[in-house]
Amino acid sequence: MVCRGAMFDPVSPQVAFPEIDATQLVFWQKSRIFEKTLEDGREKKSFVFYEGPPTANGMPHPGHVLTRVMKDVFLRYRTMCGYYVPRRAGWDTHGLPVEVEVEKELGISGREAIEEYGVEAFSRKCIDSVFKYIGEWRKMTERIGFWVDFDSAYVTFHKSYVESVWWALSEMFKQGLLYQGYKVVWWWPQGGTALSAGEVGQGYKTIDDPSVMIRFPVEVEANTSLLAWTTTPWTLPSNIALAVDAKVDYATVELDDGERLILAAALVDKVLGEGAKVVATRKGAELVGMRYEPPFRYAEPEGGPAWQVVDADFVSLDSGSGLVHLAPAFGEDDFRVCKEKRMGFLQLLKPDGTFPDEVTDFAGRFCKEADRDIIRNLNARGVLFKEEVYRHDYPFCWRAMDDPLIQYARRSWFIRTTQEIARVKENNQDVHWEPEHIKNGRMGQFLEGNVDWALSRERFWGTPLPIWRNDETGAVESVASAAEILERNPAAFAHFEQAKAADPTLQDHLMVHKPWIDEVTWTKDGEPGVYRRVPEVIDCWFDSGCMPFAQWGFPHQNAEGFEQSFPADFITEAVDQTRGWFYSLMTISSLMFPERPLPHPFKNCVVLGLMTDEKGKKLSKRDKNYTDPLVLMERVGADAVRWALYAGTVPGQNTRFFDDAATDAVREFLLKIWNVYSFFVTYANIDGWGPSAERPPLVERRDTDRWVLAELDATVRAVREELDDYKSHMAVRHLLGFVDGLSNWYVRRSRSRFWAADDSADKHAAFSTLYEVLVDLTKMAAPFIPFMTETLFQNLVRKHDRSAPESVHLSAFPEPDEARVDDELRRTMERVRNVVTLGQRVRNENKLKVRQPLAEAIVVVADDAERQAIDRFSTAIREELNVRQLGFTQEPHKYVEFQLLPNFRVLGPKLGKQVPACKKALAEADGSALYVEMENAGKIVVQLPDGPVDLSADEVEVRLSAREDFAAASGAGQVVVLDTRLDGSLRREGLAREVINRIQRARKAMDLAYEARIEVSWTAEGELATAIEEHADRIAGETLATGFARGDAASSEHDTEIEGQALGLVIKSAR
RNA sequence: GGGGCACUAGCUCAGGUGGUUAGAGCGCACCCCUGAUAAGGGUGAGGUCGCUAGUUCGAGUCUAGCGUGCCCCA
Repeated sequence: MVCRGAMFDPVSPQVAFPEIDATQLVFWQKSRIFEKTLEDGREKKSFVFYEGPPTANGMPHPGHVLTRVMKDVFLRYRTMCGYYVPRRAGWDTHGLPVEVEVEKELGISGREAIEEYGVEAFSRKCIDSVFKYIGEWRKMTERIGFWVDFDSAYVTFHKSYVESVWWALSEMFKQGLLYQGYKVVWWWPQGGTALSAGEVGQGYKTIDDPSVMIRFPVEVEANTSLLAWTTTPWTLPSNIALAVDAKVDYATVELDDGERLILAAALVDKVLGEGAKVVATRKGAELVGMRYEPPFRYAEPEGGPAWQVVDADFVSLDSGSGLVHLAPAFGEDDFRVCKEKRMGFLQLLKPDGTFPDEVTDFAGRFCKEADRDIIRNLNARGVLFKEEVYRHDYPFCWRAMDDPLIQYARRSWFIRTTQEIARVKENNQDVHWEPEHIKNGRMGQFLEGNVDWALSRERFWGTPLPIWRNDETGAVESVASAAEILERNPAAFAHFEQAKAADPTLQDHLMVHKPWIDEVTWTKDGEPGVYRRVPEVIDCWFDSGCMPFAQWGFPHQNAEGFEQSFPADFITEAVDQTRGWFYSLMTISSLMFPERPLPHPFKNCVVLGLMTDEKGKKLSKRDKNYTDPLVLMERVGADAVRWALYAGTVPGQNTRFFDDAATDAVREFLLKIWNVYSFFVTYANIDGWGPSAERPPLVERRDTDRWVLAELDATVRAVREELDDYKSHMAVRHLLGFVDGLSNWYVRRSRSRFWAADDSADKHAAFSTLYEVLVDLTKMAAPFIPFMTETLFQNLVRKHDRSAPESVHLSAFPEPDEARVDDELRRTMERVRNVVTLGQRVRNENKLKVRQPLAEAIVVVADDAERQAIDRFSTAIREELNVRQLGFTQEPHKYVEFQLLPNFRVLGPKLGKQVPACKKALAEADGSALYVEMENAGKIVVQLPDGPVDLSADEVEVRLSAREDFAAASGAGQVVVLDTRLDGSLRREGLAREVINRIQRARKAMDLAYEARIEVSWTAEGELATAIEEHADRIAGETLATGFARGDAASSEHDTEIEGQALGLVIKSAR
């Protein structure tokens, strides 16, 4: 063997993936690889991606890792497919998350405290806090290999961004879609603001609330009370009415002490126990208008009557008493019904959630915390009838999970989404959702139940609502930019300019924020009064939903950038964004761009499930039920974490991720590829084979070479198809299957070709094939495992070809190659591997170890073509099964029973109801005879109740099963029979193999290097001795024994026995 | 209470448009292997596809009802 020097950098089978990661991260950064993927953008088709902006004032979490790698794989894939794929990062910087964080930092809470602290200082604190964890986010993002452009990131508090949002709001205002209304909203008392449906959805917790039944004494019927139910005792002081279902029967029940209670007849047993005495029954309708005495009378209701029974459509008989306490100030349904019935209104709770002074017993107490005392009070007065605990999901503030939300009637600004919802629904129908059920499921249902978007927030750090109201006339104007304000009043920003003069570090972005923007006013000629801004800021979900145009500052600037990146081809986030970002994107876009072709602003949306721990529990910082992603990556490498996530994530399903999954990923995928790679490099270097060596054309290569290339091509096609369809988990399966076949069949079967000493064309074919496969596999896996594949690419490709792309991520994704296609060969190989499997099963079942050679394996084949196909791989089968001959039987009946089954797919439509009869007839007939008939005549006739039917060959399926009296196994339509007879020659060869095995085991025990030479002397008697003598050369050869001789029994060190025959061995290291 | 999703091997999960021997990985049992070896590999056991009806010649797959779990909303 001529050593022509190492062609490739040597590769150790031991690999430290985290070190590879570190190397490639440095390489990518130094060589600006990510930037280079974005060059020549104008010449390429673009693939538009929108990054859902995270809030960087919280630590990233494994769920964020999942969305980031999911984004990355599709973006890298499209890049390699030749698309221009800009990926602009973005940061969500407004709203409650930030304010709450600053409050915590300052140790204050609530609106008043902030005003006391100073809104100006507070806003500046917010800006400082926005990027508190941006470092961690960048670190995590980079470490996991998500390529995204941070330098051009859009930021929602930036002036240009805010002005785009203003534009949107101003357009909506002009179209009459923005209005102020009095509505019951989900209210955050501690924060002093309403939350949107999307925000409320983020904060549900399961809690126990009191569930109480209260007596409401009836005015006209002595000693009689209406029994009503509520889970919010703190709303009782504001009670206005009791609701009944008009169609339901209500019973009057008399208790032992003579007291009478009115409740739903159907619930009497449940509430009062069986055997309660019902004295009267009437329809709910008859109760309507009945007056009662409220449990509390701290204040008189305004605007209408109160304290009487009304009918309502939402009264349920599943729980409670069938009568529901109504407090219109604190319930959406209550509000609606009371308004319809023109009842009065009473709101005995301050916006901060505490009772006002007139509620003398509980003044100053926080509503939910007063529940207990209210119940005690009711009990003391005999008003309470029953108290239970009610477990249900209740919303809390999504950024302060200890703060319960309450329903609270409030004046707020709304977007009239309900008016245009049909447009949004239409848009939704055209989106490709993955999984599909989101479209008409979660998203569709959410749109069905759409309510107007509660937009305003009575807070500080958010996009100010760009609406100015004349303080005398009440006239209202909206603006779309600072420029529009300056047109009205050139000195509008004087206050900000002053502040900036005093402190030049003040960012210009703040001029469009509170409190500076609140100083902006103007007047109009011929109109009395001053235009002053309304105090509210807006829901930060509106900000992020404007991102398709606001990231560009559109329409005030960059119209071109906007047009080129609208709509997005692809977005992905977790399922919680259905009501969040997905909704805000789609709704705002539908309202703003009604003329654009649907769908917009995104065409494909992959919806990921939640990340849970191995028990399916939500990951939570508090429970610490996850390993910090960075720690895990330092242990197993980023590729392992990525692969585990791709392999374990089906869109829409929760992903159970645990550390073992990453370890498995290393073993089942990364290490398999690495081993093949290291094997290839080792022998290529020994042989001096390089990519520039002669590459025999395909037709001159062996079947196995063409087979693995055909498999490669099929995998390329499949992976492309799945990734085009956003099904990463399916692409993963194809890659896994291919790598398994490559490692466990191609390489294993081909090893000897690589260490052959000659310089044959066949060796070149082997090297060429494995090289080509490795290169394409590397490229194909690159989007999934970008780090390791870069290492392979550099060593396999770039090192030899300076004209090759600088990085695997700049190279082209493998294309389907017609020349490699050979489906027949793939099928044949599948049959061949099945023959081997069956043979191995026969051996196992008959306790014939593979070491013992057998004379013959016989394959039962259906026809000559199959025989020839399999015979091509005779050597492989013989070696795998350790048989001297591979035979094919011409007398299948000797070994095999035939059974014919209908081919249901074909016969189903043809025979219809006769199929079962046909199946029965075929089962009962002599299968072998039918088989012969089919062979000879090309068809068979079966008698069915409705008459005879001809069946052609393709209308039946032949099933073979091995006859019991042979060592045989059948499966997948094939049968393999082994000749189990052993003659002396086979026995002796088997014994010799045992001897080899014993010596090898001894070598291992002696810890010898595998190329170390040894000297062996052995002692044995009888047949074993004969066997050793007969096969001495082979034994010596395979065990690298330079000396191999019969020796002295006394000094044996490795006494052992083979099938009861003693074997003594003395093994010495040879010099 | 309404909506969505899930329920397939001991565990984690795959299973376009219905076609009769339901798959993988892990785990387990037995076994093999010194030239990819602190690795690797083979074979096997294990499933009434949550339950009950229905549609159909045929249902893991379609329909309805029920049960359990998770998510979303009241």
